[in-house]
Amino acid sequence: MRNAAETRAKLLETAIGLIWQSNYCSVGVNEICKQAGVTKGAFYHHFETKADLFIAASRHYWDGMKQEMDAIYSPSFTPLEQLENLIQLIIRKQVNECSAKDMEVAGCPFFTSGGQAGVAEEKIRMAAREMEDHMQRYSVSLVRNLKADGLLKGNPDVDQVARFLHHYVQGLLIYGRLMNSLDAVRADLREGLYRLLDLQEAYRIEGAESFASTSADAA
Amino acid sequence: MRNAAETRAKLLETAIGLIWQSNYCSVGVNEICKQAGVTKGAFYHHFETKADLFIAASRHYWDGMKQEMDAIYSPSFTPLEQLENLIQLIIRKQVNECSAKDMEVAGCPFFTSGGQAGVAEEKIRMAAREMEDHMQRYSVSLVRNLKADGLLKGNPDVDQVARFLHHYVQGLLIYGRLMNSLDAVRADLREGLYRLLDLQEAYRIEGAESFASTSADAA
DNA sequence: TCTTGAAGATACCGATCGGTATGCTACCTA
DNA sequence: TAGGTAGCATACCGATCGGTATCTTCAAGA
Repeated sequence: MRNAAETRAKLLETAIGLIWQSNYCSVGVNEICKQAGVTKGAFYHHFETKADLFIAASRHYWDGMKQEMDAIYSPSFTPLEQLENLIQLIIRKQVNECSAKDMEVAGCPFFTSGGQAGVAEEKIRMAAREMEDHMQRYSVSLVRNLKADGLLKGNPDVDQVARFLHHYVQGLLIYGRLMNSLDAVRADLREGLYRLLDLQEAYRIEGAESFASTSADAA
Repeated sequence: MRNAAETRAKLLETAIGLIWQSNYCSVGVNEICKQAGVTKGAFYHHFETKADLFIAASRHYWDGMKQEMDAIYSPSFTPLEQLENLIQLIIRKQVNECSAKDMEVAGCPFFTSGGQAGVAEEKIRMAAREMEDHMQRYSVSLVRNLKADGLLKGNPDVDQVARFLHHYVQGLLIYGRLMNSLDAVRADLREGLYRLLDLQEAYRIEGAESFASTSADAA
């Protein structure tokens, strides 16, 4: 009767790691168990099915994500700083999660797995929707704050613009993963967000030189 | 020795259809053969591996796509009409491909499969990149035309803006698939593209009422 | 007409899939 | 101290996975 919570956590985090590297259906239960150093009996003691593990893992993933989101969206930051924090977080996330693997960009594994799930895998889609809902709330908050401070042109629908941001970031990350290039993400992230927000020009930071320090293509 | 080309085409199109419904790794060779009415011997006579089928299928899919793209980007259209054609095509594609299945949005199956492919499945990623390259050329053409006619504000980098569009559309389609709602796509597609293009206000068409005729939320 | 090889059919391969049945073991409670 | 049970281990299940070996069929070229 060794620590059950620890076993469970190990399974969740291993699953998250493996799914980051590929996707839901490519990752087998056996592989998860093996890498987590847990037997199959233990696995099915903690989770009824593979799909249930996925749901639990996505929630576990969100728990960690939520802390980071709360931090970058802290009211102690100005809306503009919050936006900047978001940009940095997106990049940083990729660096952290992909370290030591031969990939540079991963994207959100649960969102993309959910987006690709077939009609038969309703559970998977629902878990992804759950995460989507959470993210959307934070995006709305950001956009609302930016708007309230008069940083956005016109009179935008905050919910819609928040969705814009999310759609764009997901698409960009998939592209970055496809190209296996974090620089590709860096090159387009900031400007794309600015445009979708329709941020007042005065508040825009030019280019991506600030963190694309390794690339020497600053002709 | 019945028609080899026909058998091959049947396999390709069946594969495309099945992958649309789910994704690369969920679709088995057996399932493809069964639904195509072709035996496994025939399958492996035409394709060396499952991955090779995927590559061939993605090219076959592009062949059809290319025709539609050529049509909507015909020089007989003004740049603004080309943009409008693109918007309509994206919506129309979903309607066509998803008909009779209990899903409303599919997204590009090859792009998303490639974006989710693990490091081990290099072939899959490459096929998706190939498609990405094709699409990008068309997007660049659109943006260049819009810019040349002075429809875009500022002095945008056409290649970058073309990427913006593609990232956004892919993200939006995955979202639409997740929510299983074509209306969700309709609601955000136009405005998002406008913003990313930074299209002059005078040339924007308001809202999505033009084709979201079924939804009666026009308060 | 006879040969050759493309096209396809059938049966099978080992490996792996998600999942289960049945134990054992350690701890907690009565 | 005697169950009882949470936590886990082992062995196994049928199904399916991608892929192969071998056979037949049939049409075109010499």
